[in-house]
Amino acid sequence: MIDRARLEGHAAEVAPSLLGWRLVSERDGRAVVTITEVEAYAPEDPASHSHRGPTPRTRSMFGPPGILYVYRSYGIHWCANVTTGPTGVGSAVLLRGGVPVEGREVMERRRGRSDHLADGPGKLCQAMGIEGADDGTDLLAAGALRLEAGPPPAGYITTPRIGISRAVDLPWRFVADGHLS
DNA sequence: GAGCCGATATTCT
DNA sequence: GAATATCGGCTCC
Repeated sequence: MIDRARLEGHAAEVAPSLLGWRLVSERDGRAVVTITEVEAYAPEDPASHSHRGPTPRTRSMFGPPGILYVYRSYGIHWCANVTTGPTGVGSAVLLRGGVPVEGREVMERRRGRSDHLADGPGKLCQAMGIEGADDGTDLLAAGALRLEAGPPPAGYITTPRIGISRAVDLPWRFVADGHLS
């Protein structure tokens, strides 16, 4: 069991420390990915869903650290975040990408293809079987979706975030060496 | 390989 | 009514 305090802090500080951790999904078969790409979203950040306060969609973003926040992107894809703020503070890290380490067949079946299994936020959710019903899950508790600490990558690069139009210059995207797509 | 486009839930103006 | 923390399929070099 991970010490929840390891996930509590400013999203931009916690985000890079999540690189190398593993996300485990045990539903229709076991699938595990190593996290290789993340982005930070903080309450004072105009690009964050939490910036204007909680809404029905974003309420889990204001929970304690280690909670899964899942939202629908462009009305089509699911995207998964891990909360990092103390309860009441809307702060989270978007899981943008990972590499399969276990259960590759399970991921291929969910994705309907054998390449690009989890190299994007929507793809990662589909490969892991994460959807709206999983919003609010405690990733540090025993369950079908869990987060496990792993060794940090040899290095990582820092870049501006992808696909946003506000606060575009904040260097809050972190990609493990060798995984910049 | 680069670029356009459609799908469409939630929120904001 | 418009924008968005995306993706995959299509076109046209």
